[in-house]
Amino acid sequence: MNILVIEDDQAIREMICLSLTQANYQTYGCVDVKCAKKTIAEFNPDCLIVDWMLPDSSGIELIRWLRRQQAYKHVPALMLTARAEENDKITGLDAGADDYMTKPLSLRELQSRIKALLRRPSEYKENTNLIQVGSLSLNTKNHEVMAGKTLVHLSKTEYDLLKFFMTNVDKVFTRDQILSVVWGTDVYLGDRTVDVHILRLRKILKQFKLEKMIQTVRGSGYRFSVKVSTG
Amino acid sequence: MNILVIEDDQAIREMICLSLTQANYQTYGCVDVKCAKKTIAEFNPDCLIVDWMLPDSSGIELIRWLRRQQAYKHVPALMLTARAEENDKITGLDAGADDYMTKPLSLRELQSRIKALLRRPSEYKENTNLIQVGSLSLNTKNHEVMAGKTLVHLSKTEYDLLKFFMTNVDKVFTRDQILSVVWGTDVYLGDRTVDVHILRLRKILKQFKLEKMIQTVRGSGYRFSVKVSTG
DNA sequence: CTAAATTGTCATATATCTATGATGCAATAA
DNA sequence: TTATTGCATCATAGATATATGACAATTTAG
Repeated sequence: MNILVIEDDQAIREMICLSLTQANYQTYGCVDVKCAKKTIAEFNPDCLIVDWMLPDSSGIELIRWLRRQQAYKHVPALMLTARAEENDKITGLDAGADDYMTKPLSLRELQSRIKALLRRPSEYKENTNLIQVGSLSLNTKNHEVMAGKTLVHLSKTEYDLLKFFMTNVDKVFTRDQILSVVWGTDVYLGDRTVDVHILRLRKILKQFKLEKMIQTVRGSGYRFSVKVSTG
Repeated sequence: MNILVIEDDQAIREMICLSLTQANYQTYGCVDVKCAKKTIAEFNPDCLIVDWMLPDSSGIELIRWLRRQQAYKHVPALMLTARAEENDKITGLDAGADDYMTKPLSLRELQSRIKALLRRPSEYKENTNLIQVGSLSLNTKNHEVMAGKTLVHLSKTEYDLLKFFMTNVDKVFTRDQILSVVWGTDVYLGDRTVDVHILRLRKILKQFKLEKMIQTVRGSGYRFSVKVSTG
């Protein structure tokens, strides 16, 4: 999980990042709203920790902006501030923050609150149907395939074939089996067709050094796996 | 929205209930865990406020139980306690509570936190007239569309289509789906009609170099996205 | 009422995908 | 080692799907 920490005080920011890194999160740091927007677009964090007072604008403004963005409005945000006044808390929460903490911080509590935020069910999560194998992920709802953080373009057959493999990891299939599942039982195609599509998929995966995932099992067919055989 | 308050101190419980009733929630009160389980089963509350110390068991136990119930595990819960010790907060949050407040309570803050807990991403959609995707923004109140700082003129169909896309970012839709949502279920139009309107929208977006936002998913339909794919 | 804008539908042009068989290479068996 | 079999690879024609320009019908604006 990626967490973006927006806090202008370097000491506090680094402390938070360190603490979250130890808790096994990937963290990014920003000192102002401008940097935050850029980082959000680039790394698509799963959660935001936002300081109230920032050099170029306020954290509240950032959260209001976030909530208007269709692509990021579901991202949970925790507000952070030195002000303990009740009114601020209310403003922050009402602006769209999901939680609120005041400085000085308890890092253990911050961790627990982040954990609580990330486990909440969100509409976004419910609407995605991800199949993941290694660093590959395939979203059956929007047909998006990601290799790491890169969106990969696949043709329909390539997509169908990869989906078949990703839902049947570590099993060997004959060309006939692959044909009947991916192309349907009513088609009458030659074995070479499968080979060529395997080839295409391998070429695409090669860009990400993942071509070894499709393994040839001589005499039997193909297997999709994250494991790599020795020798 | 129904909120269940589990708190053995009658004065506090009634104060909370009164405050939430005034904020337009339906409230139920319970003095112990036994009563709580019964009330949850009967009224299926949308949110729980749980005191730490209860006569027959602890609030923590109730929350752990809640999280194990398939039917209720997504119900948000806020822990309440007189203990301000950090360890208690962490135990509470880690047990599955979504938020935590210490007594003495600020009722206004409680209200805001409850509101934040009950908020769903879909709510932002309803609460805002401004829909933003990347540098595009669409005002549903006055039907104004801006690309960056430029006001864009769109015909009605173009506006409807763009609005549909902007409210459904990153999903693939078939031409039929687009037709039925944008044109309505009672019209009988050809598939190519969608293509042509996509073309017109792309031409407009091209002026702002945003034409890549409308993506063709060959064999499936179209997708609107800020992301750009490889290949 | 006229001019301009909008809209749906074609026909056609382009782009993209797909299947196939030939060819040569690699792995296994004899 | 050589023979045999299976696999990878390529180029390409053919099959789809999509993009585009033009047009007529209709609506809207002036």
